[in-house]
Amino acid sequence: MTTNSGAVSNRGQSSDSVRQHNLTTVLRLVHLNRKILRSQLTAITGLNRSTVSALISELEELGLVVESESQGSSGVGRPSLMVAPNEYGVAFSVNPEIDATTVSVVTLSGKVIDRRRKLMGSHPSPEDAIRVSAEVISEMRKAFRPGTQIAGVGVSVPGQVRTSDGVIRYAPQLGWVESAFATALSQETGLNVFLGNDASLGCLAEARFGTAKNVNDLVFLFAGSGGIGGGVVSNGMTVGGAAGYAGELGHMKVSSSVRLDYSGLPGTLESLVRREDLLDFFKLYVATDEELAAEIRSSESSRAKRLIHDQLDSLAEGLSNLVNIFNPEVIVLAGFLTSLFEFDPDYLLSQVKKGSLAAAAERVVIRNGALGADLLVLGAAELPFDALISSPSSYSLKSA
Amino acid sequence: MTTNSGAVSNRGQSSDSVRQHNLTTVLRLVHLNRKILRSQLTAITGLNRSTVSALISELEELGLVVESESQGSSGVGRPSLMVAPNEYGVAFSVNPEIDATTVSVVTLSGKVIDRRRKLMGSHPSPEDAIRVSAEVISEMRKAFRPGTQIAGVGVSVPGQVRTSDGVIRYAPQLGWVESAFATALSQETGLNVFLGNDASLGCLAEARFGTAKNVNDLVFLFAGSGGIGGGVVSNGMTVGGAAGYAGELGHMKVSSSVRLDYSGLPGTLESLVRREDLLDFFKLYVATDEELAAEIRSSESSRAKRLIHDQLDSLAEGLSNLVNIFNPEVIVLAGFLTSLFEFDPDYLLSQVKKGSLAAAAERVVIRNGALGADLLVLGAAELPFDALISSPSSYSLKSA
DNA sequence: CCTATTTGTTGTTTAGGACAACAAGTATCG
DNA sequence: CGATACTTGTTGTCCTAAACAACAAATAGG
Repeated sequence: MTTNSGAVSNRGQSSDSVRQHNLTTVLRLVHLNRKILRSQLTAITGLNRSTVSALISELEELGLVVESESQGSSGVGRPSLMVAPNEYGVAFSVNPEIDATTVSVVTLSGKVIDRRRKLMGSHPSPEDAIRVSAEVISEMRKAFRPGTQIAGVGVSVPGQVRTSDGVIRYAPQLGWVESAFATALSQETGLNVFLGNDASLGCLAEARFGTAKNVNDLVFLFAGSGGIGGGVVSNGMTVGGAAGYAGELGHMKVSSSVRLDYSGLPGTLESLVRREDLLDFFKLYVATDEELAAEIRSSESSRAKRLIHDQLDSLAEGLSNLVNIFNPEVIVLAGFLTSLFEFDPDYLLSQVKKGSLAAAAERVVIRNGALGADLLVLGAAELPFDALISSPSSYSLKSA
Repeated sequence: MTTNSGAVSNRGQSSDSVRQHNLTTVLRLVHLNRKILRSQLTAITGLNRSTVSALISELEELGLVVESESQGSSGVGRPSLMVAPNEYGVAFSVNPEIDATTVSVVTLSGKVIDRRRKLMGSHPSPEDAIRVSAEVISEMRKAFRPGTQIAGVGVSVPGQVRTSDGVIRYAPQLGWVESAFATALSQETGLNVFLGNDASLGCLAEARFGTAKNVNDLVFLFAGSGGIGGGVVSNGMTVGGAAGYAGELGHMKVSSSVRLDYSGLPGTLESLVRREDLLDFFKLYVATDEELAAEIRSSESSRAKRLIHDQLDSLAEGLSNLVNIFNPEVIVLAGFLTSLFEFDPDYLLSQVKKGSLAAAAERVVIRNGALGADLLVLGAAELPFDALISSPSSYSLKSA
């Protein structure tokens, strides 16, 4: 009885753009599903069998997908062919951290086939990170099988990134300010370079391959040592904002506390839900998330429980706000928030519902992320893959 | 260097859907601009002159647009024809309030050509409002010029609405709970009925016809006697959430205050920024927004100024959060918030920037809404118009 | 009045998806 | 085990709708 359409693009569609759209649609489905039957492609797209056949042929000629006979029969009738991304299509994923930079190679089919972590002196500059990344990428390229095609480089940045031109505006943890990272790394490598905020990319990854697959309205909250970041998917699209800075959910003020977060704002979610507080309490120093999780899981003392519940209360206040604002289908937690949630899932959910409107919260589900250590690696690789997928026939892939 | 694409639909496109898409695109442009030159349509859509010509012919035959010679020459060359929505295309707009229900007639060209306000005993039931609305609509239809085509009815509801089937879940001000409003009113009138939250529809209206025209990332905050509602446009699309309850920005907790809002939540924006507080202070009772605005504008006493600045501070806290979350291009204020803003625009903006991340806030602009009393009327009418525009050739218009 | 410019109109071409017919391969049933 | 039903891939044809090209119409400027 009711719809809620959005203003879409003003562009008209020529027959040429239809072809592009359909190639993109098929390639995206193959990429998202890692492998998919041709019959499923026709069912999902609504296109004719013969049309899907032609589209796949074109993608095959472009070297982007491969077909194989599906093993294990699937019922009556002629078995459908299996379509999968070409394993020769890859992207680099770069993850700068405070003491190291990790470079990974991800295939279009979502496999992480190489990963090298370079330790760096404390507080490396952007230039250091760019140089090291370029070196590692160059090494890795030499090891590629001939025929490998590179879509580009995706970089996950713990800070604010202007997505239009890949400039890092401010990365508090790293102490980086105003660095034209994408341009510089692109010059060094000769590859297309794309930047994104780490939490936003984590959100993207969980929405595409993780626990929120096929979810159209999703709030993602990610807490690492550098504070709390977030990401939002609405109507199936990432909420990016005017310049790409959207999703700074950790800096949402939820209380009158004067405690400051890492960006100097008082009473925010990030200032109240703190990994450090837990580490201090458990007398842990430089613990991994797993060690902290084990400590939380085995907490018995009432003081520990109270601390954890306090943190859950603050987390719930933030999530309640986000439920009222976004009416999400799923809330996904990552980083050390997963251990908090696991400590008392029912409590968190009930507190979230208590702080939000009944209608907005009635169907919401809270889940832990499913991608673990691959979260940012897969998320960053999606940036170059997205560019490739959105114009499969004209995107210029680089050879090894 | 960087893009941020979103996962879009999985549907493929047949040549038939291309035609539909292009008809929709042209009709939407005509509707949004109220009138537009054919040459502009070709420029904006990127379609060929002859294609645009054919599309307009089809829309003209459907009775949705009219062409006329443009008066006032626009330069060298043959003058382009002016395309405008057919004035015979209309929609009803229904606005239930606590003491009255207003029904309006809006043309596809955005003119409000009739408006009738029916006073009702206090606390009318949904059934009362449905009956009265149906009666007024029936009267109005009798006065229509022959040939009038009705797209449907749009209803703005001060509460939470499940958009999928037009059920009012909870409207605190009216005291309505779980009413299948759309179905019932549709049965009474024989027209397609669409429901939306009032603030969300106000957002839609300002984004399409008001101060935020052509803005793709926008936060809208609307305060009436029943509290604070909101709406968000991201990537040019309304943020609706999983069931349509998104945008409850007034119920965002920003402080540890225990003051409750109209939905019983403590420390929320709505509980701190209150029209009633100002009315009390100025000893005004049942004042219109204009009277309150005049009082605020002429405030001289330091006590009054402090009160107003306190309200601005609270408002800024909420807006700061929204800036961090959405990185909007524009923030639009409506209802009595306009008077608060006008009292000290620079102060509000500076406080918002103080409470948010520099990058996210650097380009944000705060503006008052431009549509005044027509806000909800135009917004609600967009619901049936959207349905019509999204399938121009198959939508079943009803005659008078 | 003539030319340059822009736009609307009409007839033709073309790209690409739909459709139909047939072949290929699997499961089920007698 | 063979016949039948069913589903899918392939190939050739059809058809829709957008692009294109050529021309006519209407304006401004010299």
